[in-house]
Amino acid sequence: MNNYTQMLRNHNLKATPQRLAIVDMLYMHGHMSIDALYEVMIKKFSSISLATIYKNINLMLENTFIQEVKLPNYKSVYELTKESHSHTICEKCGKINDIILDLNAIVNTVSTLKNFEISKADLVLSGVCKNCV
Amino acid sequence: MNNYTQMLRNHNLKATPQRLAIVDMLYMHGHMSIDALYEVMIKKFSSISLATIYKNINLMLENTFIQEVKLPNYKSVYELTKESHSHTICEKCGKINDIILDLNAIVNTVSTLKNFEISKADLVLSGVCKNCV
DNA sequence: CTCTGTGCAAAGCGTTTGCAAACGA
DNA sequence: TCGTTTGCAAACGCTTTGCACAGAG
Repeated sequence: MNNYTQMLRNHNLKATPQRLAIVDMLYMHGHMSIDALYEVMIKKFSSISLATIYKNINLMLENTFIQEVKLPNYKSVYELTKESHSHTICEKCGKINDIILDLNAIVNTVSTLKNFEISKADLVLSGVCKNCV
Repeated sequence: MNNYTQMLRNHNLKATPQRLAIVDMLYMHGHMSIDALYEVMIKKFSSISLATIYKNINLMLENTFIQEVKLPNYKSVYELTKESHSHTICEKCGKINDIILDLNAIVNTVSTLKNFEISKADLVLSGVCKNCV
C-alpha cells in the first residue's frame, strides 16, 4: 500500500486505480489541464469518462490534495499540493515550471502599508524560457 | 467628444452608447465580472443582451483597452489597462484592490537564475482586508 | 456484503455565433 | 447611404448530475 493509497483512505476515499493514476500523472507531469489529463488517462483506461476525471479532480481539490493554477491566456492546470511556490510560463512553448521565491519582503510591505493580512501569494511570471529564445 | 470616444475611433470602433457605458462602468468600479457588468448595464439599457457585453469585452481585450484578471477561487474580472500593478483580494468581502509593487528584484533574480526572459508578472495577494478583520 | 465509485447519457451553464433590424459616421 | 453594431435565438463546449452497474474494502 503506497503513500497515495493511504492519503486517499485517510480522507475516506477509496483508492481506485483511476484515482491513483490521476495522482501519478500529476506527479509525473507536474502540471496538467483537464484535457491533457484525460488524454493520458484514456491510454491507461480506455473507457474512462471525462465525468470521472472531473469528479475526482473536484474531490481532490476539496481535500486539498491538489491545487488549481490559473494562468493568463491559458486554461487552468492542476498540480499536487506542495510547499508554497510561484510559476513561470513560457509564452512560446507553454511549459510551466515551479519556482521557489522569497516573497516575504513584498508580503510584509503590503501587510503593514495596507493593513492587509496576507494568507496566500499567487505569482505567475510569463515570458520566454531558455529553450525558446 | 470625450477620451474614450476618441480611443474607440482610433481603432476603427464605433463609439456606441453601450461601449462607452462599459468603459465608464469599468472606470468607476475598477474591476468587474461579466455578471456584475451585465447587472449595471441593464439598468442603463433595459434590452441589452449578454452577447453584446461579451462581444465588446472580447473586442476591448483584443485592442488591449482592458485586461482580464484571473483570481484564485473567484471568477475573472476585467479592468481598464493601466500601468503594471498587482492585486489584493479580500477572502471575506471579495473586494479587489490595485497595488503598485516593485517586483524588479524578483524578476531580475529569475531572469538570471533561470535564464527566463520575463515579460509580465501577475501577482495576486489573497487575505483579509482591514475592514474585515 | 455494503457502500462508494465509475461510465454513460442527459442536463446545465457560460460563452459564442448567425442573422435581421437598428444605428453611427 | 454604407458598414458596423445590437439584440435575439440557436449553437457550442465545458462541466455537472442522475442513475445503474461494477468494484473496493
